Amino acid sequence: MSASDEHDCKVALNTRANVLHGFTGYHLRCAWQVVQADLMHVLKSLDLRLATYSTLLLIVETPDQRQSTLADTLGIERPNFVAIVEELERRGLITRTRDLDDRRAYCLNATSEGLALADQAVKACRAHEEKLFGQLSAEDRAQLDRILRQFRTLESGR
Amino acid sequence: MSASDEHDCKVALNTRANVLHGFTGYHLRCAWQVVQADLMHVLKSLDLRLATYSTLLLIVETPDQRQSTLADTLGIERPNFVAIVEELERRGLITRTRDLDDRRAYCLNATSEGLALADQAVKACRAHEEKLFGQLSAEDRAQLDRILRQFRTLESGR
DNA sequence: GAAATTTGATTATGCGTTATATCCATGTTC
DNA sequence: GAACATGGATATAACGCATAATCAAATTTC
Repeated sequence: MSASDEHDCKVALNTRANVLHGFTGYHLRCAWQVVQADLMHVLKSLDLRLATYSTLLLIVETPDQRQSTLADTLGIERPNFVAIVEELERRGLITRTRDLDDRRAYCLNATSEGLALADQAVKACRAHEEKLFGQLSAEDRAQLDRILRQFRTLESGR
Repeated sequence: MSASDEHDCKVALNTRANVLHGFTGYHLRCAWQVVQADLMHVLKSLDLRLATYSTLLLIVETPDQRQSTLADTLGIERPNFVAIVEELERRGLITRTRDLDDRRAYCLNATSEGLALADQAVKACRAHEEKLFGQLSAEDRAQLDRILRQFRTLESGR
């Protein structure tokens, strides 16, 4: 899975008698839409977007990486990544230090503030997941997780 | 579920050792991204986008509706719906006839060409679903479908 | 029944996200 | 050292989606 030229579309199609309801992909989309809406709301309270959240998290978890590497991992085009990194730096959440071995490159690292915010964000997301998926039975929840993981594994080997 | 001011973001985060992998929502997103990519590819071969596809399908299934109703059902803002409808009409897939009872409104209906294309599209989508989800075991596939439906039911009652 | 209000469709416009092409500075290769 | 590759940045365009405002045709209100 990588960045591509597809664009998202918001079509919800809230009708009951529709062929789309015969498609698993449709239900997948609806589910993701629900999760996304709530997730974005949660992150907004920390002044984070999906992109800044994921970026911050990745920097926290893999320190001393350069921008290109991170952008690739995230599936974000390098030009678009610049603004994200600039924002995180401006907010004092990460630092950009020149790589001494390659003076073109930056090494990105989280500050203690960044670490703290990432921690807060992850906690908030866990609560959000609990709220959303906690309504499923424990078995269903585990099944869903397992099947989704398997699906990804199968598809990545295409 | 309705149209809101959230925007999608393309972050993929293809790393293996990441807290995000502990989130079901993350796997949901990855799965939808895979499905979406393939779906859009399939539709593109019929010169359809997700929006035009869903719109055409809805018009086929619920004839003689006015634009506003359809837009609401699809969760698309009315202004944005205009271009979609215009495209479908321009391509001869649907007709817009003035409602005699309310001369402001249009009644949208699929032409025989529209019906044929919708049919083709649905067939192509079924094949696409088969290709993607056919790799799961029949039980897993059924489970996934069931759990996703249930999730939506639970969430819609918030 | 005329004036005020609502409603279906449209236009204009702005914002956010993403992609592409180009550029600059530094590294690498030969 | 010339040619090329690479990390990062800028400029720009396309697309998706939202809001405000417009116009014409209804409906309501007095």
